[in-house]
Amino acid sequence: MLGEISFARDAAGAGKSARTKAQLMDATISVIAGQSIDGATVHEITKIAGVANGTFYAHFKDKDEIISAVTEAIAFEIARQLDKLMSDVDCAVTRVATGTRLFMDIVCQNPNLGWAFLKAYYAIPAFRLRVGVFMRSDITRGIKQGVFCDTTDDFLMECIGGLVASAAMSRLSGKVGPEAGIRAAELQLQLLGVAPKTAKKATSKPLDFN
Amino acid sequence: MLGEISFARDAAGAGKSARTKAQLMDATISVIAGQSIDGATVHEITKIAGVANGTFYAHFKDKDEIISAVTEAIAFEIARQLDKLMSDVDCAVTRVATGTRLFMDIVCQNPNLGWAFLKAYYAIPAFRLRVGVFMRSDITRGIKQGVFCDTTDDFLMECIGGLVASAAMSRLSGKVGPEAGIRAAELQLQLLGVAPKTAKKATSKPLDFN
DNA sequence: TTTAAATATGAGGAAACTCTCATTATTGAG
DNA sequence: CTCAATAATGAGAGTTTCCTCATATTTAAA
Repeated sequence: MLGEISFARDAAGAGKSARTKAQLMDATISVIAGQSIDGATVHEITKIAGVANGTFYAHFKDKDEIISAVTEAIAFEIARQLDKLMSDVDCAVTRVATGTRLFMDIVCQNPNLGWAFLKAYYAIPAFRLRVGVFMRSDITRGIKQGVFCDTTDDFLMECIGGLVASAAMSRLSGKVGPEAGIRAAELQLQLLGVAPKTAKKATSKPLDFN
Repeated sequence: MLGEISFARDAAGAGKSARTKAQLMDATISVIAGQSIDGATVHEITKIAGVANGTFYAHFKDKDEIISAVTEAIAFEIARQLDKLMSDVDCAVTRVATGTRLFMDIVCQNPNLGWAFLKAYYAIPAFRLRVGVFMRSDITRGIKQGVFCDTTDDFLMECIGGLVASAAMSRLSGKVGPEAGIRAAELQLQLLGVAPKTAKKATSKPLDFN
């Protein structure tokens, strides 16, 4: 598992319209990854998707609409994968550690999606907010379980988000190897007030969801 | 001290050419702060600077050149202020704590410069690298003084950078108050392996460089 | 004040971009 | 297979952006 994420593949069995739409969304992710959100032009998107310029407007009202659709889909898809993979984990420390490690693995196995995620994270406040809300659920669980320090507010959430995003960027840039996931998770737990020994233990298990 | 940073004011006594150039650079910072680095158009910059479109090209070869000049100047100016304000501080723990707090104060007192810094930090790898090199000097000092854990490598540097950048962003967005500086500094020291008590003490001193 | 050098101006060319629409091609239900 | 509905095409209109250049204005030294 943790295979390639592709809208086109998901839409393989669907109607023609859905398939073309998925191609356009995959292409948009590639273009955002290679350039920037602002720099993603309709011309470039349709070129990568292999369709004519006018086709774009049969599926999306304008450029803003596809950017919204794509960023929404990225957030949803990653959240869905994490939720699915950790459905049976109750311990908040484990959830945070595993979630961060899985996130790092997912962006690493899907570089385009990973870069697009980061560009969206840095450029779109609403996207950052959405990610923060998702992270918050496990943190809240940890507070209830009494395993995290109690000053875990929005500010700490933003700081942790920034740290993990930077870690993912280092990984995607190839400046750091696979150990980055474990290290990022450890640092995060440290910020949440988890004792080093506990943090070490929570991040040391192999991640084999096969 | 910690007053407004303005190239135009610094160039007040200089020749006409230098003054116009400074106006253009200040305007560019405003536009980047309000839009994005890619979204900063020459038209917008000259409008804010109050000069004609053609005047721009008498001072800068093209748009890339002013972006480079401005980001370079921002990094230099902030580094200069921090160096100046901390010239007599030797203890690495104090330097890191004070540096982060001062940085947060500077971006807060110069919101346009602060936003431009963050946009550059997120969009320009070379800029991030430069900031990392600057941060590194105090961290290296701390390792020599034996007060930081010894796994302070490039990866940790990037993570800390991301954390502080996110903290600054929260502050600039008004989502958190003046206590953000102290909290960001504490979190940073925590990541560097400084004991909570020591960190608390290092960040508790008032910052009165008057 | 005079005047040559230094600056500033803004119209406009060239290219890139977004989006529309009349036309053509494809799809898939009956 | 037929053919109406659906989807795709790409030329081009309208805008925006970058940058140039001939001309006009300002500066400051003599």
